[in-house]
Amino acid sequence: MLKRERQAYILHQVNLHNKVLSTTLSNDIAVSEDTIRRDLQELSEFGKLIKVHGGALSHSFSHIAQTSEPIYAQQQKKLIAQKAVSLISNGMFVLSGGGTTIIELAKALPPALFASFISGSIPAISAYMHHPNIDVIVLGGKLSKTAKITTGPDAMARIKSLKADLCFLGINAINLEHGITDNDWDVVQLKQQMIASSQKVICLTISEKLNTLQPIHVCEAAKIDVLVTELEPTHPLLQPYVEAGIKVL
Amino acid sequence: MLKRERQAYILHQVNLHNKVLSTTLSNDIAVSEDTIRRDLQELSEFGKLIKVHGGALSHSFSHIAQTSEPIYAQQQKKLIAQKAVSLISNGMFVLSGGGTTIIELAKALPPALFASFISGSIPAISAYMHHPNIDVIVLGGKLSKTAKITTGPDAMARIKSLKADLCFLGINAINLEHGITDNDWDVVQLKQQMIASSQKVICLTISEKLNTLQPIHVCEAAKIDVLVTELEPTHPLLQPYVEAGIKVL
DNA sequence: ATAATTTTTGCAGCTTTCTGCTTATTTGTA
DNA sequence: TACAAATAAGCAGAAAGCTGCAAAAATTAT
Repeated sequence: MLKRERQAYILHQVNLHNKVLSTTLSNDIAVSEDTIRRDLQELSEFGKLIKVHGGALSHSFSHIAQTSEPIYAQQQKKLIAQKAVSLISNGMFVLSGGGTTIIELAKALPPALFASFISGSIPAISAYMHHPNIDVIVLGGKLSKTAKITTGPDAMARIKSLKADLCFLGINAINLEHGITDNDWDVVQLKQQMIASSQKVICLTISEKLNTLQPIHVCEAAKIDVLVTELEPTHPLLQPYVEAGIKVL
Repeated sequence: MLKRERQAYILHQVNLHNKVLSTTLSNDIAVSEDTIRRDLQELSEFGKLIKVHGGALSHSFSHIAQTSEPIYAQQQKKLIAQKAVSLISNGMFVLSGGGTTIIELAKALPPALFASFISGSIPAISAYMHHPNIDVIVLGGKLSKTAKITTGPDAMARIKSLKADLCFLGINAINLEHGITDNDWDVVQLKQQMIASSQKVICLTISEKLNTLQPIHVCEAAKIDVLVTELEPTHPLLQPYVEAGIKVL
């Protein structure tokens, strides 16, 4: 295996898993750990990754999720993102909220996709920013530290002034009776306006959040056009939603 | 076998397998490795493939390997940030641009500082966001992929509508005759408005950029209130600026 | 057709790169 | 604090690369 080839493999692994161990790589590629270490050294000098004791971390990991908490249920979220991506076509105007599921969506966007994404979520914007062909429009306003998303009248007014093709929302709780509910007042205001300003609303959530409830009402279930979870669309948990006329992926 | 024919064969192999080894090709075509190497050299000069130690890789390989660059002269920038931090007091309203030096400033902010920071630079915002006591106000607009900063009339109008206590600018080039100059039209517009909307302008730069010139004019040197570099304020390079009435840290 | 000229090719000798190993040092953790 | 793992530095053998040169092949001119 050529050196560059090896480094490309390492980079691929880092971007995929957000972290790699020297020992694992050494076993995978069948070269000594010294070689791996030298590769990591070199890659980190070129800023392709962040070298740490024992291996390396993806750059996005430290920039986007500097808290370095592992993302909960990341595999499910990656799967959700994969499904959701298929809904986006070239030239679309897309509104997006924040949350870890949306980040996975951003990472899963195919490089060849041309589209415009509007968001106030700093982590989401950071992720969209790395895409080669996407136009990113940032919603201004005061940043909510907890949600890492811009809020306030500026953002609201901006969203109000446009009509997007799609709206992707990562949601915190959903059930058929109460619809989407959440726990952050500012974020709820935004989500409501986003829903109002989009042709089509797509909700992304892990199945764990199905049939749960949060204090603040966002919108009726009927407003949702598509629901994406990590489950098969035929899964029993999803049937009530299908029957309610929501398209399930 | 003719040279052209041979090179066509090599290209075919590269496109097919994404990689080729000099030794393999030499055996396949029955020419010396030197010849192969010369072919690869030539093909790589025409950008048809990427020559590496031991063979060559298809161009598709290197696309993966394009991410961020390492931060140049990070130690100097950390020092600059340390000095600059002392200018900020509790309760201040601070405008900031983007750039790696500003990021270092954001990281160097003391946790006990209470202040409001306004910026359109996504990396800077990401850094401010992690601070416990700082209010972050995000300038909305279309994101410039190269500068990673929001631009356009929205951001301009927002800045125009306020008067900040301080404005921190990471700058690309400065000299006494031409003042601050830069190379990105959109960014220059923003910087000019930021300068106009601040009581005090603080420029951060590594000494390497002193007495250099870029194509686009930002403002006169006289507009600068404080200049921060990694050098001692008594350093000869800085004396002309001191004499011009600029406070040097 | 033949000679002159240019290009291409292979080779020898020398330099550089790569990789695994050893040893000394640093780092993280129990 | 001490112990195990990880790292850095230096070294050596092997592989790959480079340079100049001369022979061979191809091209052009006469």
